[in-house]
Amino acid sequence: MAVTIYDIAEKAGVGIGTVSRALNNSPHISLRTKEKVQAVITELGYQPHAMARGLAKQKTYTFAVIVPVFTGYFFMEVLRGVQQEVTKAHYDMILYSVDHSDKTDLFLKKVTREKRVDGALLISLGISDVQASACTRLRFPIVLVDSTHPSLDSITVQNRQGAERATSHLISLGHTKIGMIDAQLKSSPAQVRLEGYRDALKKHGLPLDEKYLIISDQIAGQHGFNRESGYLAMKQLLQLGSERPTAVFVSSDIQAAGAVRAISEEGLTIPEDVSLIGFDDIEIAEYLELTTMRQPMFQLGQLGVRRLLERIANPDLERFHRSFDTELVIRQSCGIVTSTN
Amino acid sequence: MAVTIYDIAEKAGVGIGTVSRALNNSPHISLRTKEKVQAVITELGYQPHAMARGLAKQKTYTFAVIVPVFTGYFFMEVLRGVQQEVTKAHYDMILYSVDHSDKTDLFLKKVTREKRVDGALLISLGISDVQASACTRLRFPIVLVDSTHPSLDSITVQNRQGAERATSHLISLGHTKIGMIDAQLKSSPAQVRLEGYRDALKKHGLPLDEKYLIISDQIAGQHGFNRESGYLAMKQLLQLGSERPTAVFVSSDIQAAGAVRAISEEGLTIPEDVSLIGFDDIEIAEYLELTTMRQPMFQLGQLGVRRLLERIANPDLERFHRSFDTELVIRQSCGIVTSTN
DNA sequence: ACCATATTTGGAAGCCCTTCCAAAATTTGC
DNA sequence: GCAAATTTTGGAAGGGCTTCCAAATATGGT
Repeated sequence: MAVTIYDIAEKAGVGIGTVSRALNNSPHISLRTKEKVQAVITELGYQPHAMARGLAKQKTYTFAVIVPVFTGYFFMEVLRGVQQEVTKAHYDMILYSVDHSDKTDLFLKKVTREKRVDGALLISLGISDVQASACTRLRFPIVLVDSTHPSLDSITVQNRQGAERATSHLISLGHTKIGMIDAQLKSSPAQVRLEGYRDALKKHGLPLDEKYLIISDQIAGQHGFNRESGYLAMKQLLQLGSERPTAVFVSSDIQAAGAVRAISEEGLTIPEDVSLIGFDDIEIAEYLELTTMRQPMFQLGQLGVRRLLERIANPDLERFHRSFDTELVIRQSCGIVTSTN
Repeated sequence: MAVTIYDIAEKAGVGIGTVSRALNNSPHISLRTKEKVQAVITELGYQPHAMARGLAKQKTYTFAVIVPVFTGYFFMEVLRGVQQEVTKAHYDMILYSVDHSDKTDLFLKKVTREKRVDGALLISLGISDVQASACTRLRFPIVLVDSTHPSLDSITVQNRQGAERATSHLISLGHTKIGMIDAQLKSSPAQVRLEGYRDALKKHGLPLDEKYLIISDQIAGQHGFNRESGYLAMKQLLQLGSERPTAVFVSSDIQAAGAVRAISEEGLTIPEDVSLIGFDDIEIAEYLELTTMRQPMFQLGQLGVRRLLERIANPDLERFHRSFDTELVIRQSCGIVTSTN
């Protein structure tokens, strides 16, 4: 058996309550005994039993981070931000990865009842109204990152405005035949970015040509935010021949990576034949010389944790919503339309 | 208060022991009562309290995964493999990230005493002899991935052989002035890859020229496996002017990415002016057309978890060591030396 | 020196489960 | 139909901690 609070109490010649007080640096203990107890604690290499403490305190100093199967730089960056704050706050994080977005609710149901965690951070995953209200009813602290729900805290990116600016950027370079490659609309960022694309076209009096809008196929519940689907979508766009768009706004850099490949396979060049603008600014965007809209991924994770900790500390906080600006990062993938076009 | 086992017992008209038996599908319960109890459980939406269960059972169905601050595709891939198996096994994973490799022992010390987890997976992190023997003494299940210790289970990659093959590949293309960019030697893969490099030179009767061997600077406790350090190292190599190596083996793709930049900044081209071979086969290697040694990252994670679960189930297992082969992935970054060279 | 306050202390009760033992219910054998 | 063997059941004890209350000790005022 490992060393317990009773061993410490006995060896230090105090009661177990006193040991507990020394441990939790309670104000109701004299400095002298506290130091005496702490000496014994280090001597025996004692460490409180996390489960016992969690049970007694009804608090686990742990929270759940629920992410879609994390493939991709985006989640990695968000998680880095999460990690940094988690460590700072001396919390632990349990990582759950959801292989199909429909299962999000199941995970949440488990997590909210099991009392293994003090709260949850939901990343890029939607939540049903039923679960959302269950969370508020149970006063279970939860923060959405890169996703929203009217009745919950959320931290997002200005997807609509970002998409609008991306598209407008292409327009400002003289493009009029502007395509969009989007992911499945059941993904909220995909949905909202499409709106931004529409906004921009409308604002500049350009028609929305349905054949220029390609929705990536869903692969393995992943909403199409992947290279393969971007590749396929771009192939489709290029089949339009001379009718093809001169510029394309792609809803994620990873899809744009696939698009780049499709374009070069057709013997075309970027940006001469087709301009490309992405979204995210992931690592490979730099290699691809891809112009893109940068999302503050690290900060999303960071702020998510901070907010969650605040809400854990005080569950009665006002609803909170923060939306980060995106930033246009100009590289080499967008060209100006010359009169010869 | 949430619904407990007592609520279930009362509503089902049975004792608490019976509810527990229904929950853990014990053989000592009749089918009839079991179903009756389960009906009540679903009706009330009961979920066992994880902490209480953990305390009573002395088993948490959770383990720790300890990684260096995970920046980079390598860890992401390993983690994906880990996740997949963890989910399959209905375990939870707590992710700890160590910002400085010296702190590994601290984390382990905490984790082994706290009883929050049933075991730990250590990824790309070394362990001291003291901690290693503490783990065996406490019979704490632990598996090392991408790192080794004589007295613990480990899963690695044949770094030495891989590095030897990478270097030999360059030699077979006719190169004789072959440099190496390595990370800090306190990182075991870095150390071992250097040995492989030496093996290859020796085998082919080539001299080891110290000026061709650059050890990346350590940045933020990260052993130099990053782009910046690769960039700097390559700059240094290129300053040798006409004396510069015609080919370089870089100990990781991410460093190679930095090296690529350094080379192009000098107005040189790959592979005409300098050939490059990396290690890992991370995502951007494809974009860089980088020839490299592929590591089975996903499988490392997968097998790590499997082994850990086996050891948790049976702590008396024989020591285990598995080393994966690397695979040469040939792309465009290595050229043949022509007679004009 | 003595009482009133304030501080510190010990340990019982409780957090929610599992496990074990003894008791109750059921089945089996004849 | 009855005793013996077997299966099923209830619930006390225990896992390691925190918290609370009452008791003990210390402090201060006069």
